[in-house]
Amino acid sequence: MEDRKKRILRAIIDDYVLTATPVGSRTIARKYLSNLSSATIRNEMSDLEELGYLSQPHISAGRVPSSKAYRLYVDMLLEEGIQQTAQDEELKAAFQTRISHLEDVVRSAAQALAQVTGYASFVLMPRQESLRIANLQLVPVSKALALLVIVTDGGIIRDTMVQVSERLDADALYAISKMLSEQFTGRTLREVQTALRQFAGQSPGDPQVLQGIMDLSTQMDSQNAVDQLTVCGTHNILGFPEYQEADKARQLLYALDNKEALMNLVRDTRGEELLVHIGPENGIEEMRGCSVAVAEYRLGRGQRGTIGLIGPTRMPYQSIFSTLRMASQAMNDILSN
Amino acid sequence: MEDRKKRILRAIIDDYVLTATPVGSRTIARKYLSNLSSATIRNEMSDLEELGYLSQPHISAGRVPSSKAYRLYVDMLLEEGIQQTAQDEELKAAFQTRISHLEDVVRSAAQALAQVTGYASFVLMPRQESLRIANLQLVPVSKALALLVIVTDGGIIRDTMVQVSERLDADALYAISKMLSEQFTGRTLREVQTALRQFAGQSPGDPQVLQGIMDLSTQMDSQNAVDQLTVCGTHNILGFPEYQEADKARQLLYALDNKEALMNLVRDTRGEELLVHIGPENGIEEMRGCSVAVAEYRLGRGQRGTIGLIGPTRMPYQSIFSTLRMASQAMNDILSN
DNA sequence: TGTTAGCACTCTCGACCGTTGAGTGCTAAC
DNA sequence: GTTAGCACTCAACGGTCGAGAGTGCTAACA
Repeated sequence: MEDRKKRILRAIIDDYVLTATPVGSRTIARKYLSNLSSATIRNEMSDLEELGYLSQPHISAGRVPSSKAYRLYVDMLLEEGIQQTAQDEELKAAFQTRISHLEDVVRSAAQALAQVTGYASFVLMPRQESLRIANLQLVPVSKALALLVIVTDGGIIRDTMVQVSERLDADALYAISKMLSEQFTGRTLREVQTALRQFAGQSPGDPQVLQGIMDLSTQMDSQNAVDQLTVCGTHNILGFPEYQEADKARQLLYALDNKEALMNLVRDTRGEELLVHIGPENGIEEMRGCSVAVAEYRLGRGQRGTIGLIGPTRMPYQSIFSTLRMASQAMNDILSN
Repeated sequence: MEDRKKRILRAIIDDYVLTATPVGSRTIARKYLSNLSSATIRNEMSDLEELGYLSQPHISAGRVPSSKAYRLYVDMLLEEGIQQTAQDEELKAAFQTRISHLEDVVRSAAQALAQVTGYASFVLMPRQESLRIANLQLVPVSKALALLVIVTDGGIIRDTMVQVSERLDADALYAISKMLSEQFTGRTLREVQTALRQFAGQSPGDPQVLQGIMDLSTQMDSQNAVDQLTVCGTHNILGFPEYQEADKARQLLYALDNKEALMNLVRDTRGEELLVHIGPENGIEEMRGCSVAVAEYRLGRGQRGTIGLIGPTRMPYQSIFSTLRMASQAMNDILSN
């Protein structure tokens, strides 16, 4: 495609992102490319429409960029490299957290991201399969219940209630904990599941405790995996002109509650530092009008999670990218300690 | 007020709850009180308007009940006693949870409530001050970090990261845990704060651990108290005709995010089993169009939390009440074990 | 004296215009 | 290849109008 067409397309997208209304040739001629007349731009726009980059809501309206146009635009941006725009101090400040659970750090990052950008945001915890058990301890809760706390090497903590024999007092539980820790340290949660089957045969501990661990490790990859995705700032969606109708907004909000679908979408970044699913590319029917930007963060020993933003296709991708990159880097820094 | 006026008012409210449109005299005459003519009802409605129970959006429209009317209506209902309507099996089923954290039980109750009723729901955990420590344990996480787990007598579990001296190994931490548990068992979290000051003087443990406990117990009554309130099903709001404008809905959703305000509202039930804040009574500006129904649940040893529903003033109070009471009872049953 | 039928009146709502303005496509001139 | 000009299209806005729902008032009725 000729350079001029690209420049015009870019101007159209920039303007549409700003105004959310169809862009006319005169607007482009006046505000963006004053060396060209509106007639020339009209001709080019007509071409661009034929190429599938633009469409008109009705015959005498301005043009609206298509997903294909955004895709080109985003690819252009990424090729040029992400420019570090002067970044909000606000966001940086939000990352100066006091020590706390890894989960809390990650969640508050997402919250900050949503607040600063005005879009909806999400974080996905590092994949659980790769997590290795660092420590494991039973804390007595009541006569027949204990809390099984599993610390993984990334500092991620999971816990669950397990039923224990009433005979076991605190010291006995500690002894069991110690033994289990020795047994399982360094193994992944998935390995533990299989290991436990053999282990259960020798039965040196309370069988109910073993069952509990088994339950937990099964839980951790499937059902509970849902907890691994946190979505924030969904209310921001109601502020966008494209979601003024309550019905449409509701559909989207419910779709964002469907963690499984969203998780599949944002789980991996295909090896990229940054990935954008534009419009229908995201594959979720209710989100066909939305783009999803996904960035990766790292957690020391090769564990990776993702963090990102969700907004209407009409997003200021440039600044979104730089914000996301900043966020991802800040998280890497914090979490490497 | 005469009985007939009450009956008419009740019919108006019933109809308005159903249709969300102003109710005319003819509708009432036909659908509810066919022994009276519309003219008679018109006269009564005129009186009711003068008494402040009804209002007209414009001169030739039907009537809409005022907050005062709902208040009368609700008081009448409560006086008559809450009727156990045939209750959704769905809700009951949702309460058959497997053993898990108390927090999870309570939260999933709220979720079920929101889903079954189609309104927004909330739960508030039992007040923290009254909770007594049952056990307390440090779980090593990394060289200089440990997870402090506090189990309270209601089975509520709180944890926080604390910094510990690198010298301390797992056994040492367990020893400290044991000692701290002995020291603090049976005390309330608030007492612990003051006790710790003295205790710190004798310093038999790691001072950083003590600081951690102190931090946690302070945290637990103030800042973190916000976590004690969970709100679910807020998206349902977008389905109500009174919140079709995205702007209005957004305002309300943000107001519901403001946990402090909401918490103050739902924290106590003034000794009642069931309490309703109708419209402006709730005192939150953005929620002037909403009613908040609050029910109490108990947790064994005198600890009380609340659970409730939030919806437009125009709510089917009768069924709301019976659902809420059922939920509260189900929770009492589960949590007493 | 309370209830009701009837009637004039009010007001919203939706349909049905013109008018306006933004924007287009096409043509012809530069 | 670019641009000016012109005819054309269409959404949006505003005004008018009739239908329908609902009221208040009055007078008749039981």
